[in-house]
Amino acid sequence: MKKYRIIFHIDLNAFYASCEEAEDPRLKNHPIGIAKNSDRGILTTANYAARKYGVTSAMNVYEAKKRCPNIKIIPPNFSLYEEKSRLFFDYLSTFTQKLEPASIDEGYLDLTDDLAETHPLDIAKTIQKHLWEVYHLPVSIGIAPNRFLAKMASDMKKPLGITVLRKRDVSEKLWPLPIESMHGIGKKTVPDLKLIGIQTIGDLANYTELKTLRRFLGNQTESFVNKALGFDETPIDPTRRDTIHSIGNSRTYEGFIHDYENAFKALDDLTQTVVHRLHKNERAAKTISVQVRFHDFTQHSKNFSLEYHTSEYEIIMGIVEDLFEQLYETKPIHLLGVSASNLEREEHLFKQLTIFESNAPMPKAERIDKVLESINANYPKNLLNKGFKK
DNA sequence: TCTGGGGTCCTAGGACCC
DNA sequence: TCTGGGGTCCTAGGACCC
Repeated sequence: MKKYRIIFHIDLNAFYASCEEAEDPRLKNHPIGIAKNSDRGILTTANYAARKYGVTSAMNVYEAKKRCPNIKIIPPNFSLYEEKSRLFFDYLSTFTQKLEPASIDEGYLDLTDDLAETHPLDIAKTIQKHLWEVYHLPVSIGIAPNRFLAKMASDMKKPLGITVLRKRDVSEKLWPLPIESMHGIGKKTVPDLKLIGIQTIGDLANYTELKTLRRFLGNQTESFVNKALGFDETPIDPTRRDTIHSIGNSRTYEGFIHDYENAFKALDDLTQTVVHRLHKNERAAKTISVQVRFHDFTQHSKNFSLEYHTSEYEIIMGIVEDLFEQLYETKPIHLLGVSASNLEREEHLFKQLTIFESNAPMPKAERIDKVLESINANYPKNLLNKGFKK
């Protein structure tokens, strides 16, 4: 007989707002929203006192204030949230090593081999009680035989809910849910699915025209249908989030940027932040990309891959400037972004660059020369044949 | 409701190599 | 002379999540 896995999905409710409440309990009964700017932009989170008024996360501040005039807007305190998040995961790791952080405020646990004689529901109660009493953090917990069902289950009762979703509950508890509540189906795909008569997760599970579905869901069609049917074999992988794939920095400019010079200054700021964070994470990048959004919301990006990994500001800024020149149009700019990807640990970088001559690290100036040389060697090759001129 | 900023993953075409 | 098929990397864009 096949043994069912026991997967928990644990979600910190209204996390940023809950952190603020934990620090200052007086906030608990007062509606609060977390937003960088107190009169524009969007809320990253609202506490439950604010949600009573119809305020939600991702709502813009103006609308939130309209619905809830006495809402208090608090600027985010990321180091506080990171600290609380660390406590959360440290505590969870005392139950199993099969713990996969999914983001700053949620994680999956595979407790199949760690339960002994204890009932899963009792473990969930213990976890929820401890996090609430010791750290003042409310969590919702989903318990299921796989990660998709656990994720959907933790969403069913908030805040401070515990929901068990077994295979045999799927048709009754999962299938009636609207298709937009399915994890992985977003607002672009929903209209497509509704067009072919799929309104609920059950409709997707029982849809037989896989060819039609493939037009909208591509290679992920089978995976989505299986999930809707309640099947998901994806393992809980503690190392999934260990490797960083990209480090970026972007900003929207409320008053818009109107000329090249100011855009250049802004890009320089963004690039310095990216370089700083590359250094902090001891990473070097091979690919640099620049993203521009104009006032009409048209958006373009360009990227360039080096022959060697680098984290040198001079090189990265040089590439950023080249890429931006190709993207620049005489239209007001609403957003600029710089991102570094194709990352490698810095220690590997030294190995690569010193492999030719000696084991001693190459002096900085020489390293820069080396990489610039490689740009000159492959810049025209990649870009000239697309009609670009350096 | 006119829309942050951090990311991940996917797709599709093209270059290039074997 | 014309032409297969697989694999990998690069590039631009897009969908989605928190």
